[in-house]
This record gives sequence, structure tokens and C-alpha cells, in this order.
Amino acid sequence: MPAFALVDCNNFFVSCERAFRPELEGRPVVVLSNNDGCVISRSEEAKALGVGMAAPFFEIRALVAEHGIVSLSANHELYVDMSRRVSAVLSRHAPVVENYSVDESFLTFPDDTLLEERARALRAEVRRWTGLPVAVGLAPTKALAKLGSDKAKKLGGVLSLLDPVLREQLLDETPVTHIWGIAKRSALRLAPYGVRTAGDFTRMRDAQIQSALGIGGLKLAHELRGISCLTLADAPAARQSVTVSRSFGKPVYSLDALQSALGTFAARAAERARRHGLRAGELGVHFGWREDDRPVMDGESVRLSPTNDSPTLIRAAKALADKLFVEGRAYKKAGIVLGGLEAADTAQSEFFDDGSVEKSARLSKTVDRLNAALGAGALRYGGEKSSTAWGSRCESRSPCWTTRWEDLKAVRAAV
DNA sequence: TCTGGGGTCCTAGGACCC
DNA sequence: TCTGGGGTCCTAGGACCC
Repeated sequence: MPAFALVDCNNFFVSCERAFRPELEGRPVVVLSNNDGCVISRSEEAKALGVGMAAPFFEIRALVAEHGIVSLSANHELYVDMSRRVSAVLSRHAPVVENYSVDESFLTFPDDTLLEERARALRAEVRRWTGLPVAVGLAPTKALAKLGSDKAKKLGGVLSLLDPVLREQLLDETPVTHIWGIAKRSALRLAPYGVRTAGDFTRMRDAQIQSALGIGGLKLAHELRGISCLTLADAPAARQSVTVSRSFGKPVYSLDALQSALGTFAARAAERARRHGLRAGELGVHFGWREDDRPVMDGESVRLSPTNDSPTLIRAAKALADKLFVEGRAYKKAGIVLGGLEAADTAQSEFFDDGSVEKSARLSKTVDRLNAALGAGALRYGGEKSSTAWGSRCESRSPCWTTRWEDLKAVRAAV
């Protein structure tokens, strides 16, 4: 029976910050989203003080002041780089690693002997090379490995659910909403069947599960019963979309500011598409504002002949903005989505091509290279403007210790 | 009085994840 | 006054076809 391991970094963003600021160890720490809007990572101490996941920052301001909670603005450049370092360690231990998210990886070991010992060794090595604490769950399926790693965080870092008796016991004491893939809505649909725990869920009849949650729910139930349905994705799946969106630091009323924001987002998205070797056949623009005290979103998209050219995408985004703009509306957020993605090398090129397409591609490549060398945003297109009109708040961002020379940490040896 | 059936493709929206 | 951003997959319903 092949076993899956899930390696999960504890409180990932907070742990990344602590790796470079050991003085934060033992103190309550939170990391905040864009605009310092809400909490996206909490240390154990912060959780113990009652700070909820995704808590709006303004709601916990009093708690922060009272207990001296350290609040930091998110530094994704640092987190992505730390994530890469963790994967590098994992790859030395396992032939196939699936990077499921920035802080979680599934893997299988080459054979099934001494699994717990291997998991412990891997955990120790991640700690040694990156400074990050991780938990490891071992189980015959991915869904169970996930459950195992959640539980492992409280139980010494490694938990094996390969034993069916232990497994059933854990399922029976786990609320069904703590299962990967079941949240509030699905739990509500299961409630009429008397389902409260994960164990209850696994004992439902297949037909009932399927009528309540569809095919996905049924697969999940099998996984929890120990029958593997989800395989390890050794290569990342082809990307379906590229999104760049932001909430504004303050409401935006002018078309000009919206267009400069969208121009910037389009340039970022184009850059990301090029990095992945993709062209977009569709570009969407969306705006968010409030009506009757409720958030509203609206948008529209256009088809394009496949491209990843920044100026083209910037123009398309601005044209849509112009079309959607309503005078007097207090815009709170905006974003662009690239869809209809296809590999850039197989994409059909424009029939009437006078050579300008290739010229533009060379220009894009040069801009990307310079930005990579000099720091993001060093070089910009005319259409993207940095603007105080829509910029976001981030009061306390840590330096990019691992990815920018100027942020390199100074270390002095005591003599 | 009667109102096919089956297939595909596309889209919007729901639900979930980290 | 202040509530993130970036994704995926599934489903239901409409349009269209034979």
C-alpha cells in the first residue's frame, strides 16, 4: 500500500518572519493582508489570545494594543522564496513532490519502510536548512494525510494514520467541517443526515453522499475510508487563468486613476504570463464597490488574438475600464483576469504580422530581465503609473532578506 | 390532444482551498 | 471609517445540433 505524506509549514508567514527575527519567538505575531486589511497568518500565541483567521484588523486593534501583538504587513516575495527553499529540501528526500500550495507539499517516499523515521528526519532537515517548523501527516490517501498533518501540529510534528483503528478514532472526533473540502455550505447539506463528525460522513451511503455533495463529495468519502482516489500531481497542472487584483487604499472616483491601476495590473499579469510561457486569448476587468452597504462586483471580458504583450494587454484593460466606468461611484477594488491561456510557443501567430509582434516580444523580454535584475517595478510601461490615488497601505513590511541584495541581513560575530 | 431525446459546448455562479 | 488575493473544480441551464 503506497503511503502519502503531507508536509505542512506551521503558521507559514509568521514562521518566515521569525526565521529572520528570532526576537519574535514566543511573542504573539500576526501577518496582515494587502492594505493591512485582515489577518492571514497567526502565531500560536496570537491564536491563544483569540485572534481569528481572516479577522479584520480594525476589529482586533484593541486586542493588539492590549497584548502587544506584533502585526506585520505581508511580504510575499520573502514567503515565495522560503517556500522554494523548503521544496528543495523535500526533493532530496522524495522522488516525487507535489507543491500543493505555498506552504504545503504532498510527497511519496521511494518505498514504504520506516516511514515515521523518514518523516522525522525530513522535518529536522527542513528546520535546519530553513529555520521553519513543519508538521508531517502519513496516510494511505491524500485526504487522510491532510488530516494527519493538521493533528500532527499538536502532537510532536509527525502523525501516521496508516493504522486503521487510530484512523477511525480520529475521524470520529473530528468535526466534519475540519475535513479538507467540506466547509459551511456542504456541512449544512449533510446535517439532515445526522452528520456531525468526519466518521459520520464516512458511514453515509454512497448514493446519499452523491446527492448531497456531488461526485467530489463521493471521492472525498472514499479517500477518508482509505481508498485512494487522488493521485500525486508530479507536474503542476496547466494554469487556467492569471489574476491580478487589489483593494484600493482609499475609494477611487476617477477614470484616470482606475485606468492607471488597471494598466499596472495588466503589466503584472502580462509579465506573469510570459514567465509561464503563456499567451492569453481573453482579458477580463472587474471592479468592486459598495451598494446599500454590501460589496458588489461587476466586470466584463473581451477576446483577443492570443498575446502576452504588455502594451496590448494594457490597452485592452483600459478600453474595458472606459466602458465600465460609472461617474460618481466610489470604487474600492479592481482587477484583471487573463483567460483562454495557451502555450506561447504553439500559439497561432497573427496572420497579418509586419514584424512588430516579434519586436514587441523582444522589448517585453528585455523589460522582464531588467526588472528581475533591478527589482520589480524598476522599469515600467507608459500605461502603468504608480499612483497615490489607488496605492495600498502596508505599514510594516519586513525586508526581502533572501531576494534583494540591499535587504541582505547584516550579521556581526561577537568577539 | 399533443409538446422527442440525446448530445455538445459555453457560461455563470457556487463552493472550496490556501 | 476600516473586511485579501489568487486559484481550482463542479453544476445547472441555455443554445444549438441532429
